[in-house]
Amino acid sequence: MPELPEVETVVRGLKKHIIGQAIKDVEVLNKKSFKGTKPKGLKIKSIIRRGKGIVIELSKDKTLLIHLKMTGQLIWIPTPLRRKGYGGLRRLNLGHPTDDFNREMPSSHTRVIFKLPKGTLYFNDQRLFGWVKVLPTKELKNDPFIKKLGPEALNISTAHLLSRCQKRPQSSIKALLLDQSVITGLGNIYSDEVLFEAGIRPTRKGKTITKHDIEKLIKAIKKVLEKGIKYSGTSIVNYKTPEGSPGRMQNYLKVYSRGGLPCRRCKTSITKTRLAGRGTHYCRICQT
DNA sequence: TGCCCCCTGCAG
DNA sequence: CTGCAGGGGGCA
Repeated sequence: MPELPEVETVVRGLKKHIIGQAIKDVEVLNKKSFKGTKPKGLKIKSIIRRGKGIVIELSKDKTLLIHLKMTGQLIWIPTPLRRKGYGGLRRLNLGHPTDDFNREMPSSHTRVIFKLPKGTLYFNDQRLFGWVKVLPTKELKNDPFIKKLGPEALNISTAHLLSRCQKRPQSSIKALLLDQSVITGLGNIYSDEVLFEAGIRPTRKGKTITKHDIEKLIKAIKKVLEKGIKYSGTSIVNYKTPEGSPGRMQNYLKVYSRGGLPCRRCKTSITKTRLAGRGTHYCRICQT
């Protein structure tokens, strides 16, 4: 599910809700989803995104590393504010977008629950590909996931991307953009969108990519990812912000999931094919 | 460097 | 029923 704009949205949302709190309790509903020792009693110091990963720094030199993979969600349910009066306790957050989730959490897909003083954080993951792990902060840089990451998509240089294309002359540009060691943060949706924006066919080989192409790509990457962040990400099936709302970027996609539909630019039917093991969408006229 | 696989669920 | 789904690790 989540690519850079979705993970960035989740991180920004979590920052608003959980920073500074000490974890009261951790409940693991599925062993596969959680690795390490439960960080009970530790305080949440900072939250950052690294590629599609979420890095939460805790007290006692521990770090919580989370990957949502395809279907992961982090949903924050604030503890209902209560006050005395009218003979009982009363919820004050009526109308909050998480109200639906108040009824649904934990869901059948909830795998880990973090209980905090001000609310509860649910890690949900339908397909069980995602994970939460606790490790000593000094070992973060040696974590196999972190170790493989290349430069951030929003901060990559022309020289780096060009040299990686030249070093993999036979790879398709799409496979290169999906490879997190080449560039970190793009996934299947945004790769297709970026290539459309840059006017480059996903099937083009690395060796055919010129410096001019790279410049177009980098501009397209910034434009598309920033738009994705602006609209709080793309919700196709599972993705939700921590507040439980869907993103809105799905309304602005130009090619992804639009196979057979008219190109928004030239009206030609969008081609859907399979490339680098993933569904791939492009316009045969606008992209060369 | 491309495939299969980890899983669950949904559309066709 | 088969095929496919936003990711990425491990294997030729």
